[in-house]
Amino acid sequence: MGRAPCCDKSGMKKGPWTPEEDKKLIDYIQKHGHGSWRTLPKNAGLQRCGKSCRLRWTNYLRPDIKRGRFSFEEEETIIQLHSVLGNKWSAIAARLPGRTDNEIKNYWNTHIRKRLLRMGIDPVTHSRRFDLLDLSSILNSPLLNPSQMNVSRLLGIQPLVNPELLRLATSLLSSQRENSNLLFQNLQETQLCNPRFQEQNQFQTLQSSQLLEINPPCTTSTVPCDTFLNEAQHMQANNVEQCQSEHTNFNFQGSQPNVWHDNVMVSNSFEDIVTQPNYGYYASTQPSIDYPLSVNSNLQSNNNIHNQNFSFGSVLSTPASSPTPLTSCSTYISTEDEKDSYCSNILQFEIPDILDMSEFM
DNA sequence: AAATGTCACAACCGCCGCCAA
DNA sequence: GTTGGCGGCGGTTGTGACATT
Repeated sequence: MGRAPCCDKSGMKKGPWTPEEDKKLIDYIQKHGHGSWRTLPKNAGLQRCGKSCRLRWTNYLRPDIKRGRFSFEEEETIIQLHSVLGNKWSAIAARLPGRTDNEIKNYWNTHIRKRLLRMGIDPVTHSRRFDLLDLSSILNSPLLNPSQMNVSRLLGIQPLVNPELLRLATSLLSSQRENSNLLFQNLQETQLCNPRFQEQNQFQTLQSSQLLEINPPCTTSTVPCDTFLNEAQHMQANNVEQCQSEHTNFNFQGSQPNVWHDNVMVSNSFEDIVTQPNYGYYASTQPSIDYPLSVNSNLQSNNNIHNQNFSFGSVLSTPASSPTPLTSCSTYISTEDEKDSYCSNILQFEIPDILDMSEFM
């Protein structure tokens, strides 16, 4: 038995679409609508399977498709939605205007999934999985092999894996999942990426009892800065302090200044840090990232206040043809490692005032 | 500079579920 | 209840760009 194929495959062209084919498909759909995909190729003069036409249209040619890299907000939304909806890419795509399910699926598999795995987070369950941790990378960390350190590592370009921070990340993830029902309601009732939504979500998460098991950030396992603070950092100390002063939300900076120095990232030009007033946590630390952390939601909402246009798309890489200079305060990320590293850093920051962390110390 | 490896992404395939006829 | 059409999904492949050796 079995089903008949959606079309007669004989004589059907496969592979990449040519501009001419695209034009035919666009012209036809603009004039007639897609109607029946089965009959569309013939009517449009295309030697393609109807399904192929549908995929080409829905995943690439549709006029409302947003091209380019995913923004910070989009990436966070994907992670949050995935924690609630699972692999329902179409449902996730429906909440991300301009993005297709295929695009989101690809992005998940090639970026987010890998990063979660590196963090020891099961991308399926969004729960912590120590067996997923890349222990070798931790063991090879400069923290345990000071002789391997170089300036860039000292400056935080490489991740300084902090198990406690990892715990924080995964705990928050888990708590977020526990609140998934509530979150789902929020997703339906609010616009994603709405700062109000994120602040609410953050509050819900922070109410989780799981927070109680979180050690105070930057207190136990973070290597004292003086151990690593090198000459370069000393030279830049004044600038760092200036930058710090511009980021009043860095709640722990007062008590843990060394941590700040430990994780300072010097971008292409250190003056980037000084001249970039708006990126809060991102400024002067590893650039932007992402993760389904409500802590991060808070980061984002704060960040949004200053820069609504902050976009991963323009940030993750700067193509040679891009006119955008690397002038922002290290909001540019070029590698996944940097993103990981940033994650570990943001977790050291921004514990909301509503939490009296002294209770946990 | 060339060969090789890696990565990201578009596209395909096969299956399944839904729905209308 | 059956059948066919379509959309959605997970898994996979092909290919070009880029990085590394």
